Amino acid sequence: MRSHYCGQVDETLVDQEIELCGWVNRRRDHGGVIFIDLRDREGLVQVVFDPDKPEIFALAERVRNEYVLKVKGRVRLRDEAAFNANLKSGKIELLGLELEVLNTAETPPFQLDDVGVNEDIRLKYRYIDLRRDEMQQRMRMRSKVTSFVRRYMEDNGFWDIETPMLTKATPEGARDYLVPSRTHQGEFFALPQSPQLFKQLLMMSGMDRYYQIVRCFRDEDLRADRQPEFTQIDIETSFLDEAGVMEITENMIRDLFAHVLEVALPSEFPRMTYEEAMNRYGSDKPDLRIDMELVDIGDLMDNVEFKVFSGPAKDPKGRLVVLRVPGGAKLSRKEIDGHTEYVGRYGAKGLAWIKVNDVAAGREGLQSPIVKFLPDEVLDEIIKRSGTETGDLLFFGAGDAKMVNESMGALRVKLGHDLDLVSREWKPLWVIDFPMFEWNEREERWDALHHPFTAPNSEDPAVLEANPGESLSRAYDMVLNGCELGGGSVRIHSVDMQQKVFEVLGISDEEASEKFGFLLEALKYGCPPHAGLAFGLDRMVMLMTGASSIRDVMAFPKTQTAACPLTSAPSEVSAAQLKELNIRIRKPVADS
RNA sequence: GGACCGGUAGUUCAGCUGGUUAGAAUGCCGGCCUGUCACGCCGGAGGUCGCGGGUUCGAGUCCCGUCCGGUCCGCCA
Repeated sequence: MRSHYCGQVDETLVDQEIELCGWVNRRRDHGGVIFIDLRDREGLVQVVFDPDKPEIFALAERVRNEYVLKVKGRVRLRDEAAFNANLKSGKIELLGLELEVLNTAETPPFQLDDVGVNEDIRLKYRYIDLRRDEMQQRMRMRSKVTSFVRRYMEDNGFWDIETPMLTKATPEGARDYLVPSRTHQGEFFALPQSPQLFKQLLMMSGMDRYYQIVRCFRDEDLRADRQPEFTQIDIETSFLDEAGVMEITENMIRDLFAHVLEVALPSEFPRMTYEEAMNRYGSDKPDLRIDMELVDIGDLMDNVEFKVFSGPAKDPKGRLVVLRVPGGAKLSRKEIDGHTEYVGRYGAKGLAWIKVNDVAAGREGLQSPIVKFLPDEVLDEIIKRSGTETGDLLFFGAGDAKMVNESMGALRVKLGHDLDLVSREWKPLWVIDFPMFEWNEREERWDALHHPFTAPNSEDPAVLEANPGESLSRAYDMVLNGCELGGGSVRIHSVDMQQKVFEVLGISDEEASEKFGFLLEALKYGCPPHAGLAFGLDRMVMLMTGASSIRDVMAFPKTQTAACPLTSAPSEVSAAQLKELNIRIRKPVADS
């Protein structure tokens, strides 16, 4: 047991002799004195070596950055006035009496105080990168979060039960990571995309309240907030409905933020339907810190010649919205072009705009390539409806509703950040009343919006079948500052309903029984009504630490091509290993 | 699968319309300095300009390809 951490060295220890272990953060020598800043995960302490002990002094002189030391010394309070007023390493120092070099170190590949180091180098030398105070604090935060969650769950009667990592491939949903089976040649396990079905089975097993902090795997392309393996706080309960699950999990998040961040979240998270979220924010995870909304103006375009607007306005699948940008009239033409290009990524063909230089001057006060197409009364109504003031900029989104929502929703968030219109607060909400299904244009079939085990609003399978597109599900997402913290649902607990959902999704009886037969079977043997939720731990910690990438809250993340520069994984395996699995690697075939 | 940004000393970057010996800061090494903490001062070492090809009298710079890192779209039930 070490006697002290550097960060614990304080005034209560003055005149005592203590022992410290740590890394050399920096060695300085001035005149006849050597100063070594010793660093550990708790903090930093300056150790002073005077020349009156020549052997120790000589040893201290050879010490370099990142050497690992054990130091015995006497704690001293420094006389600030006599030395330097701005003592970065604190008012306490250690007079070094004994010094042992536990290990030497080569010059590190990057300076630990340099914040702008490229990520591939940080990842290759992750063990050094993680020594940086910033990374230590993030890992500390992550540990505090999981520790709090476990305590909360246990206090509320939840049991931590593990589920398999080697499990069955499920072709629906994300691409699976596959693991070949040696004992069943030609067959494969999949790593779980989530423990969804196992936790439902646990409810059928009478485990009632289950939780797990569990790794999940999805072989899809990476993003700043997406890694191929990530961690979920997975929760499932029997006999609770959506209200029950939402209450327990909302309380947990509120307590967590109060406890770990000393942040008071609202006493009740607002609830918003999916439809309202899409209409007002163009997103099912709206960032409520940004005070801008999409305003429908399609109904104003009946007699307008401008086809770009009138077309989508008349199309039942179309949408026409205006987005008011407070103070946006100061944007340059170049900046507007940049935003046009931005919405182009989402399929928008253009981005009409009006600069409002003087709202009282009517048409004369507007600057825009499109006002000539719009009659006075339409312009007036647009300005009135959007609450536009002098100095604002109006952006218009027109076209297919899905595209308008995605592009204008994304533009809203981008403008919020670009123009510093994001308030400094925490804005959680629940999004509810999701559609049960979403039409997949390309494959001409229904997809489950949440997952195929989510219960629909109606208890009657016939209602679901009659109108899949109108059916709502009993799913709920918790959203914080535009980030989906977690999502869940009441699950289907009737065989008939589960079979009907598979049917709507175009999964044949044969296929359903092959893939999910064990679930359908289990539903027959006394399945309680159950519901649950899963939080994305990494994203949660990312929000709580203010990190800009999920990688910064994981100790050993992957790069964007899903590789690990530290271990060089993935890598080829030996012929013997392949032979044992009866797997042969085909030579890559050139694309024709 | 696609769009965009980047790759130049250990690190972070500069390097203009192509033109002598590719620079700075920091780190590293050596010396000096009696209390420093981004210490200071003096000196030194350190570069296949990601890789391959092309254009050119001449390429870090232009063109093509490729690899790597990143952001995003598609994808992520």
